[in-house]
Amino acid sequence: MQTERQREIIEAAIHLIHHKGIQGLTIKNLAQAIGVTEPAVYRHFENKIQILIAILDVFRGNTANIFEQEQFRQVSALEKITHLFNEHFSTFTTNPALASVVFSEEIFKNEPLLLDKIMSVMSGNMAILRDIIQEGQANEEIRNDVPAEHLSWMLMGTLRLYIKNWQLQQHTMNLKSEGKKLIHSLSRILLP
Amino acid sequence: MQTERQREIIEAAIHLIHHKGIQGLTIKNLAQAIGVTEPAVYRHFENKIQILIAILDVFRGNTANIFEQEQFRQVSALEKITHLFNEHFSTFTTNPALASVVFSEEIFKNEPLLLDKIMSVMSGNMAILRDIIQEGQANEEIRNDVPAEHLSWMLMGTLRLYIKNWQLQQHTMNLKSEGKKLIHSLSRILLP
DNA sequence: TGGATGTTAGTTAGTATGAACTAACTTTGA
DNA sequence: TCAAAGTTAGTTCATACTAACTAACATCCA
Repeated sequence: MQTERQREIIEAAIHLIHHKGIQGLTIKNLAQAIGVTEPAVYRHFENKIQILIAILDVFRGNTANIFEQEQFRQVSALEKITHLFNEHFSTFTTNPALASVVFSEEIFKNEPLLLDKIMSVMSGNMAILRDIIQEGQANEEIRNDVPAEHLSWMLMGTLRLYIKNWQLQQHTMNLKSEGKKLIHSLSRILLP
Repeated sequence: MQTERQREIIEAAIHLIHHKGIQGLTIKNLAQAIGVTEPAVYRHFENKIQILIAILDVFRGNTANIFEQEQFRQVSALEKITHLFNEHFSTFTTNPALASVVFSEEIFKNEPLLLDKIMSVMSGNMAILRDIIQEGQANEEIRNDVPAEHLSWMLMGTLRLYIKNWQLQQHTMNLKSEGKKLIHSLSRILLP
């Protein structure tokens, strides 16, 4: 279980990455952000890697759950996919800093442990999306002339690039409402 | 114009980023890679940022040109897009290190100058792709029920994620041949 | 109940390492 | 012969992390 301070540190770390990139995530900056001295941080985390691991767990908790929960809802495949996308746009609108971390595998490229973790979350999400598409194809709700695998690359790729662009534009566009239009186009493409 | 040594340094820098991430790009590693001592590097580049700028120029030269050259070929829009994708897969298969740099905006997040540069290349490429799609829509060669803007997000996003995945899998899959199948599915989706 | 003991979360003052970069000198090749 | 390209030996600064200590609080038991 996490203490209040640990949660505070993780939140500050995510914000640091968001605003200054991974190179801005230093223990000094982190300590400053929560208003203590550097060594105090080490009372709450053994080392910096443990902080990054904790960030990844927040990521898993937020993003992966969006996928997992969708999987078992009793609605059509297309509705699942639409809802999935909307949930993502909502989450990132509420917590833009999270998006910076989620789609930046580069951040974790150094530590193999971290890279493994982020890759397993990613491929898990992809598998769920593919299953939903396959289910839709079986119901003749989604086009069958293209492999589910390729459709899931397409959906996930579009989602990621769209969010990355929103980030690079410093959130000037309305991700939720513009996203709705994009989702509309994507579902049209999925139809048989 | 660039000297032989400068080209050698840039190539080594791209390889370092590829293998060790941006944090692996140090003057020390760079010097070691080309077989000289650290200060010798400064005979060829004023500072580290100039090296990163030079890397971005290589990127512009390789990737942006793929887009620009495509624009004016006398073939159908769909053929242009197919060719565009194949060219990318070829380029990155030949020079995998380049892909690491091209799709990692994080690397340049610190220096606003560099971020500006990479963003202008990106949005330029997107604009060209959108124009090609619009041309195809005008010819009734590409579906008209979805805005060209959204189709270009889709294509570019799919391309990027597919290549990123290939990277994360350490190039174990055959990007060129697997890519061909993906392209086939994507062109099917674009049809009216 | 209140002193002894332990714990939590912080401090100041450091270490070791590695980064970018520089000054001053030497080698080398057209 | 002299400029280009290299060297050695440094500087300065930032980083992750540690040692030693302390104030405030919690717990235990005679």
